[in-house]
Amino acid sequence: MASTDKLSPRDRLLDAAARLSYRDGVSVGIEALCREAGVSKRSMYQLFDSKDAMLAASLERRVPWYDAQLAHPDPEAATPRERILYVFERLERASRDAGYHGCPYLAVLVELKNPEHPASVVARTVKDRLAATFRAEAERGGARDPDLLARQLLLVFDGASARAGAKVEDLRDGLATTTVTALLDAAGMD
Amino acid sequence: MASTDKLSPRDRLLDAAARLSYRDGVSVGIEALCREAGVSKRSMYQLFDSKDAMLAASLERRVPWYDAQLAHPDPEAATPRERILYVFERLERASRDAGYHGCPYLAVLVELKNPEHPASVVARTVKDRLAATFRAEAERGGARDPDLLARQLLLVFDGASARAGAKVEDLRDGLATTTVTALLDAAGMD
DNA sequence: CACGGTATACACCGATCGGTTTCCTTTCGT
DNA sequence: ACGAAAGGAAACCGATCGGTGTATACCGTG
Repeated sequence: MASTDKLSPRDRLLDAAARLSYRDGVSVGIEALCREAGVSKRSMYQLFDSKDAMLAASLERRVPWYDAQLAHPDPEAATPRERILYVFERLERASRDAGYHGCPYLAVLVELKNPEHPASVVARTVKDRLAATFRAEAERGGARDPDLLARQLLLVFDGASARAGAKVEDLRDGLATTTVTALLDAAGMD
Repeated sequence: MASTDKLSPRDRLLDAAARLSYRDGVSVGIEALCREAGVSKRSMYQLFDSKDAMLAASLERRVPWYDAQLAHPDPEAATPRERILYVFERLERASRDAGYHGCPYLAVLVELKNPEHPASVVARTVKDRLAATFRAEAERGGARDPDLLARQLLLVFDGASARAGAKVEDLRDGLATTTVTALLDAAGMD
């Protein structure tokens, strides 16, 4: 059973929603979520307006952790190229985990075909922020077309995470970093 | 209403399943599928063992059309590089359609987190065959590492289709072909 | 005409969906 | 110690899920 101590019902619900919707998909039922969180359905509907709202909130809550996951541990000492490559090294590393099912934000965007869904909006902002980060690094690294390079990197990032999550591809040999290196070189980055 | 003439109930069901599961996701109900196909639920369960089996069959049925969609119109006259690029030109072209929601096979793999699901198996074989095609072209084109290049191309293919389908990226300016060109060049292809 | 196969319509099954409500216990401020 | 308020368990709502059972209509073939 999940730890039900020391966290508020709200946080337990958000954690359960993040975990179960990632493992089973966004179509997971409220009943299962509440059971997992150890919170009554009644309480959850006092904390959130709807299942959709809770799902969006659970995605939003993970953003800082997600960002930290992809951020280079020593940003000052690293070059832009190293900071970009670090993102893909983390992706490759995460994909080795047995419970890895791809980037949760991309998965939500694919599962909820509706881009207007509150959870889709959150997911898209996460993707847009990663693109902005890549673009800034590309600029600092002297890429010929920073915006183009950033968009290319996201193609690889989402392609790799989707394929690894679906168990169609295995990133353990460094496929993502190898591909990114080729693109960085082609873009004229330091 | 969908055309209910001239096609067998089986074909009407498979078409409806392909269309609705692509538009609304694999969680679309049987009731809706049968209504769209103009076939009774009873008949459907005489033609297919389960919803999962019908979904897998509907995916399989589209394979020849899907392959033809990505095949260069004049394979003899085209170079390996042209045949590869043609795939991504078609992808960019398809993504302009209002009803485009990404590659249906990748979507199924992401939505059905279970790789053992019959529909997932079909989807994976489609992906594997595309990888084999890329690999063959890469070999013919003199790429240094044909297998690596093929896997890189699929990263871009699936990343582009997922992002375009989720309306997070716009391929109209040729982002996919540009990226692929960079990878082909880096791989030393003719 | 009678036949067998195939189709339909439709009720029905238990389970679950998102969401609400009722009842009762626990907790807390005074 | 008392009363209000909050929270939990569970019944309940109508709808839908995947899947069946049943009875009836249509069909080409004998």
